[in-house]
Amino acid sequence: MGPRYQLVSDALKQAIESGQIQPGRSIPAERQLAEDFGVSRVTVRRAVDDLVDEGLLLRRQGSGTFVRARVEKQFAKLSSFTEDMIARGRTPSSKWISRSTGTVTPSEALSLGLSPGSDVLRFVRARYADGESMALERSTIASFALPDIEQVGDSLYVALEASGHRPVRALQKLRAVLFDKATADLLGVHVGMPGLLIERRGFLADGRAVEMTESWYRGDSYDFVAELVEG
Amino acid sequence: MGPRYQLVSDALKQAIESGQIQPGRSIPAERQLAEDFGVSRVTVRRAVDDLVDEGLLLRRQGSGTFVRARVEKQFAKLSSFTEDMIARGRTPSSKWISRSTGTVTPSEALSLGLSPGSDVLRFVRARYADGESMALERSTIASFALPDIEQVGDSLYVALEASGHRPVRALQKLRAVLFDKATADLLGVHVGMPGLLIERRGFLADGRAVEMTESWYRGDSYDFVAELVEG
DNA sequence: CAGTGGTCTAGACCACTGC
DNA sequence: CAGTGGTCTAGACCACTGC
Repeated sequence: MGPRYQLVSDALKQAIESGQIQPGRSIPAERQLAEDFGVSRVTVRRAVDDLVDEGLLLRRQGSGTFVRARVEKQFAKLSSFTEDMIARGRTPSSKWISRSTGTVTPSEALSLGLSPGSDVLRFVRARYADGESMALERSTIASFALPDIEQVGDSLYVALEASGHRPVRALQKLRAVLFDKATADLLGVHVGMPGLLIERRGFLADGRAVEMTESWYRGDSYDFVAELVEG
Repeated sequence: MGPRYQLVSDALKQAIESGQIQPGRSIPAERQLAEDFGVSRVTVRRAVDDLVDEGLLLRRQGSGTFVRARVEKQFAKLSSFTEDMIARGRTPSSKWISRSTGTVTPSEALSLGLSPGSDVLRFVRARYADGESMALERSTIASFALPDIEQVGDSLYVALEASGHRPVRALQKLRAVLFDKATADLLGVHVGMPGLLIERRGFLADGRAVEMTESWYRGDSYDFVAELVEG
């Protein structure tokens, strides 16, 4: 049995998502919820805090707490290609092009915060959605994060999760490029087609970098969506 | 005088940023801080919560609360082109290409959540950094958000701020495109150059959409950076 | 002025860490 | 087992809203 605020926020969430409380309408007052659920008002606030953070609710002092007119789902989530495609209703697949072990290059060492000479694993693969080529990915993983290269199946993130080193935060940099011949050939597209180059570094909760990935996405078939918040 | 938790979090933040507490070291225990600041432990937790949310501190149950090894600054901030360029140490400038008033198109109405027939303001401008062309921007603003089109100076966001309608949240969609002739000519680049097309909708705190902007960025001179968090 | 969210207290017990 | 963060209570007063 989890904490009580979790029970309260789950119940509220369910009431909102099932449409029992319509967007724009207010949820019961905090004191009322405390009584209804038999918890203190502090616990209710903690539960409501979570839903406000999620963007599901909006507080107005003196007025009430309202179900937010849904803008969009969460887009700034850290998800893998596999999860991303499934969320879009497409069927993802991958083809390994190479997997190898090696020693960090100077730029990888800098990027991953590893000492020179550290071991890394390298993965190159093509990504498909519904059988159509979508992207080429080159990943470098610090070896401490993946004890055995053989245990990596289709999803790198699943393997990282299994070893307890799935990144919880990532920094992405993205720019428009033209595909060069080598990359275009691997994806079966024309040279000179516009593409997105995404450079990503993934970090553990303790701040260590574990993953560095360069992805070349086809510009004609991939949209990148992000939700931004005031800073 | 603001809330007490603010005083506590400001004091902690200052101690961290001034280097009095080194990255990786722990801050005093919550009960100790409560005594030091003469507040309750709940108030201390609220203050620490804020710094944990900011990524400055990391809690470890049973162990302590530690100053985080700084990964990166905040990147998912909602900032205008002007602010963005200044942050990068470049000098932004703009040239108005057109400003006009009109009636929403059906797709704008859908995007901005306006009734058919509503008035909107339209802005087209070229953006420069250090005199070099960077982007072409076409913005559509709901008329309720900007009472007077004449009062818009160089920055649309400054004008929106002045009228109390600056977006606090935005949804961006981004993809790679090739510049068409009209856009390439306005930016002084070659047709067929790769570019980023960013479609943005900006929302007020109450969820209303006020802004819809399409920006064509030169792919060779603009990087888009985003910080993602686990969803 | 009744009702709502915003802040705060003093104290309690639990779960986990690290010796 | 001492110390730490995690959760929770009952109650209080303040600031703001909307009539």
